[in-house]
Amino acid sequence: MSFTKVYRTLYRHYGPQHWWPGETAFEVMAGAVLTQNTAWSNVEKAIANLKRAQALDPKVITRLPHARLARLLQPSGYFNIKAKRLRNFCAWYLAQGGHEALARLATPVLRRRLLAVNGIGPETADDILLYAFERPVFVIDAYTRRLHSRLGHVRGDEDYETLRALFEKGWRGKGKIRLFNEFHALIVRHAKEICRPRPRCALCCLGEICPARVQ
DNA sequence: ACCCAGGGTCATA
DNA sequence: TATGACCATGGG
Repeated sequence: MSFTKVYRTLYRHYGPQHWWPGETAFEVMAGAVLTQNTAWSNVEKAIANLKRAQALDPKVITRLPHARLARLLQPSGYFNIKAKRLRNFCAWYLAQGGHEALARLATPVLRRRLLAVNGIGPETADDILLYAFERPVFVIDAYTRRLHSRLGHVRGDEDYETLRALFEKGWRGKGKIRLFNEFHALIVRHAKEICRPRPRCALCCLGEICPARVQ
């Protein structure tokens, strides 16, 4: 079973997912921090709070008192930690010269700098690289591990960089960006509906669109 | 009442 | 390198 076939099967079933939800690149980045180990529905409430307070902006966020920012982020959970992380990120973002300056950096450089920010780990960095800076990086999350370990492609406990290298290998051309974008979104969509911690399908985690059944 | 969610950091061995 | 504790809300 190839990654391509999993992708095609998911795409045929669910169609394009139009990720990342968010109107601006900065909203995507903020969402990537806020969604750490958190349901997206909760993140949406926090983002709505930021918008209502005219605070979905790096300069505004860095100036906001901690207690005020934490209150706006409250529905997304971990609000004290996330207030610090979001402010760390915003301070870094401004110090680096903003989006235009960052967009000129080569992907490996940009990735290293993102990872140097306290509160930005590998998955959050890759969300930002792929969905805000449109770089060809494959996001490895718990869903990706779960789906592909159930399909027998990996064990699931490999370290992050090992899996990222494995998933990024073998694709060619500029289509990688769109492919990685859609693939990750489809994996999340499929996980929410079918590939749960307790799978609903008796055959495999892909349920009715199980590739093993399709072939 | 319990489980889960689009992780990451820090202390400890 | 590799565990474990911790962070906290809201929906099923």
